[in-house]
Amino acid sequence: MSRKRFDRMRCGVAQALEQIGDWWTLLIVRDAFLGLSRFAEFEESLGISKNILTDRIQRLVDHGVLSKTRLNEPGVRYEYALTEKGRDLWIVLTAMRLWSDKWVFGEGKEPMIARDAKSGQRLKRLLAVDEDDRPITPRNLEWVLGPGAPTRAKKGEPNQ
Amino acid sequence: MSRKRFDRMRCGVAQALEQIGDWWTLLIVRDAFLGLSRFAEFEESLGISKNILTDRIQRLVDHGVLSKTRLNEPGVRYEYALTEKGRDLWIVLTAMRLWSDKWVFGEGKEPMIARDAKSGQRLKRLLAVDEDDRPITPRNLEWVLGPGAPTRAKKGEPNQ
DNA sequence: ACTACAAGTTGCGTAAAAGGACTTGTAGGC
DNA sequence: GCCTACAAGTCCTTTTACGCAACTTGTAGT
Repeated sequence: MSRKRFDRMRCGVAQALEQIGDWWTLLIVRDAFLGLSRFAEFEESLGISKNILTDRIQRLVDHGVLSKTRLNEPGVRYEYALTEKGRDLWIVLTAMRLWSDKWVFGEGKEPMIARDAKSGQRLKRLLAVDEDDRPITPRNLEWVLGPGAPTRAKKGEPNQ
Repeated sequence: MSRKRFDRMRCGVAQALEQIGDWWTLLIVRDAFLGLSRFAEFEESLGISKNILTDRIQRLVDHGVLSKTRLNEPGVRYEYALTEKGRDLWIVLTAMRLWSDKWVFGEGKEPMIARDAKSGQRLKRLLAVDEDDRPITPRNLEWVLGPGAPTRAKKGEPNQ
């Protein structure tokens, strides 16, 4: 039996996990954000097995999160870079970092902090806003079915 | 050789993955947000094996993401509820949903949408803001070492 | 004591991860 | 033309995790 996959679930969380939920995947994306771009760089940074790294990078390329480009250098070398889809994951990474800063490391013990390169102001949190950038209080937040919701839940199918 | 764990990496992303990065874990948290609270409810909703569900819930309780309370009902029944630490994960879940809405489902095909229960305004995005709630442009965002950064990277240790 | 049920636990077969050895493709030196 | 050096994988073996089904446990009601 293979591991259950989530790709049939009509839920954004499940779909995101399907594409970036594998054990090493988000760390590869994180390293790409930090400037790594070569197979050997990811390998050394993460201490990951080559076969696993091959598979995870392949999936990321297949899903359009990373791009693979041949370099004009001696030997066969490739550059892996974040696509726009991949760069859009910065919010997910940031949300996870802020959560860990608060609940794992604690205030004043953050290993990394994000800031505005121009003003130097530190990123403190992520604010939920509506179309006009007006903040939405988390307590008032509710989830409802959207336009792409399944018309009818069939028995035996995974829900959400 | 056990599966590599990330708990020694001084990186918020790695730490978050250590606590909520297992394959089913975030879906359990998602369901808890949707109101599920009992073992059998998670089991039926997710179609997950009992032993895996036992393990994942146990880890979440150990990490303080879920609480476990005995109910005063016939038989032995427990209620699992999100702690404050767990409720703080709504930003991570929301970030993943918004990413999937854009890159997997596409505009107008969102299976679920978040909105303000009072105003009815729809949650459109997560905005990075500084201490005074002033927005930070993602393009200007940079990551630098924080106060809890490792003093010196030792060779052979995982970095970040 | 017997029944009913939620909530696990145990055992077994299969899939995936870890680690290391080996292969491939290309450019540069000789 | 052949050898070397190197990045980037592939292949193989062992260990671990996952999925499934059967079994066990604890408690209250009858």
